[in-house]
Amino acid sequence: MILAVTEGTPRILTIASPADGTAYGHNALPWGPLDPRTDRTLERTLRSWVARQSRLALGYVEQLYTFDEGRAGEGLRRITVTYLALVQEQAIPQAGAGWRDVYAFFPWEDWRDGRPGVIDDALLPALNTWLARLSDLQQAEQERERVDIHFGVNGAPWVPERVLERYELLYQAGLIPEAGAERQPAFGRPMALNHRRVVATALSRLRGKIKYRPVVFELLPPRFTLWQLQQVAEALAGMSLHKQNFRRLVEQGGLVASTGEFAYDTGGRPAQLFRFRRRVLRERPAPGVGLPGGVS
Amino acid sequence: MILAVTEGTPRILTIASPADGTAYGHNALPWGPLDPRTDRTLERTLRSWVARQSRLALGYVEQLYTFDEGRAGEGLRRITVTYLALVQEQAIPQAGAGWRDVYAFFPWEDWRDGRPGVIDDALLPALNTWLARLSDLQQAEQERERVDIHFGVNGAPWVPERVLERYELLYQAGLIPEAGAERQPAFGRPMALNHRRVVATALSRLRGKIKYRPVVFELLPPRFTLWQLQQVAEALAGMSLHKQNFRRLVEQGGLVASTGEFAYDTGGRPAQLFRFRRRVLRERPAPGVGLPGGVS
DNA sequence: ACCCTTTATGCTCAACCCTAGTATAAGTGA
DNA sequence: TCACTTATACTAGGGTTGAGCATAAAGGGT
Repeated sequence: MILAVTEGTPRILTIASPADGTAYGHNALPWGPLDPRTDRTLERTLRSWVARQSRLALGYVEQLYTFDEGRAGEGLRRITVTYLALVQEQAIPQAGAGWRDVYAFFPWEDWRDGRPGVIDDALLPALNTWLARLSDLQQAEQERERVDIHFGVNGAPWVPERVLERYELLYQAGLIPEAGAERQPAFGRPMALNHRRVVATALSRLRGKIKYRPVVFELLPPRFTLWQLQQVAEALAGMSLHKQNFRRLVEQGGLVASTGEFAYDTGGRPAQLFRFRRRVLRERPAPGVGLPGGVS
Repeated sequence: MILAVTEGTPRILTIASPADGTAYGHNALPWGPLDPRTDRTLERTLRSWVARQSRLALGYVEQLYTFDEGRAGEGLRRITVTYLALVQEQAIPQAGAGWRDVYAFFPWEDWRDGRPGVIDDALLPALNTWLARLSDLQQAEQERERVDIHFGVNGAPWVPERVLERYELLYQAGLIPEAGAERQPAFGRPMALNHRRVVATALSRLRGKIKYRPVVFELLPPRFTLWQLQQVAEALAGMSLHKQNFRRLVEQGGLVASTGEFAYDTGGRPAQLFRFRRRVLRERPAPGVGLPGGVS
């Protein structure tokens, strides 16, 4: 999965999916078979494969999860290894390929404008119906607890990084079109195969990682304003942050250094341009951008 | 990799390694080929495989990293998918199998009795020699920075969870017997193939996860004293913690609840027996055991 | 020139949390 | 009984965070 954040919108690179048995026209993540003749490591193979397909040079790359796709002939299995790459958005010449808003696939994950309405209007009612239909009462109680924990019900807080847990819950509840459910906007745009699950995994990882690793900077140009930085952080975290405090955390945390230059196209007072202070890596144990309590 | 913590010692299950081309008699992690006839998911296959081999019923299981082992015939590759499982130690009937102290493989990672001597006596001198021999000066500077950051040199703090980064650095510097280096006690006991790298990956993950997920409890019996809990946390983190503060964090964090029972075999005042408060999962966003600043 | 709007940035106060202790409780064995 | 060990309670001080107020510096309209 290749992710970029442009003007506050997190976008992933998708390709047109061929018929995959379940539906037609779903978005798909770029993928392909491994060519055993190429490089020695999986990651190198990935990089050269992407370079050939899309002319994108991947910077940050991280392995996500490996799936077993089942038997593939005599004593063999087909395995899918998934990766996350962070880039800066860039035109893709390939037909059918394009950048799509991540939150189109997960409408309930974007809390930047407050709690999304779909949660109370569609997801929770549907989950409750599912719970009510479970015949095994003990299992129903366990599943109710999962719903509470992951969807922040009954006093539980909403935890942004539980993206995958929420997706799996919806999947198990039979609410996800990829699992055969009827397609409804509230449950997000479907993707080919298990690709939406891969995106959920990536988002979970990223939301966790952002707090202790300076990954956001991979998504920004070398020089940026603090507001740009904050917008990227907010886009990934899916929540709004207190501007002055964000600034303080990032500046006092030594994550950025001023370049002395200014951006005048802000619409108000010009903003200083900053750069990532690479040295922070050796100064602080877990240099991430703070994600303090959200703000509506 | 199967991990248990017994009386403050973190131990992994190892089996005797057959000749693997590099050496004989190295420890190996339990592993085996996937049988395509078995279960649908990798994790299930893993569980049933372990159950058959060692009669251990795995509780917590987490996928780690997937390695590409290279070509395996016409258009195929051999892939290794690695897992971490947490259990409670238990006798293993199998010949050649046994539990081994993790820190025998990574002597530099155990800071519970203060900074390990091997770091200054052996690792840093060897790393410096390696740096001095690099001909590309710019690369040498970069590598020096990596050493600083990961080994806590020149004002950088020691960050426990960078286990993998440290191992890779030592590996690249040619100091690891698995890479052909001469075997020296300071660089830890070697393992078969790339198994030590797998252990390093697991330890990194675990040290990171312990702070925001209540994974420690998987390694403890249902009832435990706070001191037992602290010892497990210290064993994984590789550092000593302030007893009173640890107690406060864990108790006030709602991670445990008293059972009303006491353990009288402490050697002093009897200790209350606690149990894990599962409900904390829905109360707090990131319920891990706090790892405040270390204590010598 | 002046005012209004917009965004950037500086600063402060109070609540909270963690660190590093001291102090006390309740067992054991000599 | 005392000396010792471990468990547990409590606290003063420093640092961090949350939330908001205040000021700076641009553009546009009059």
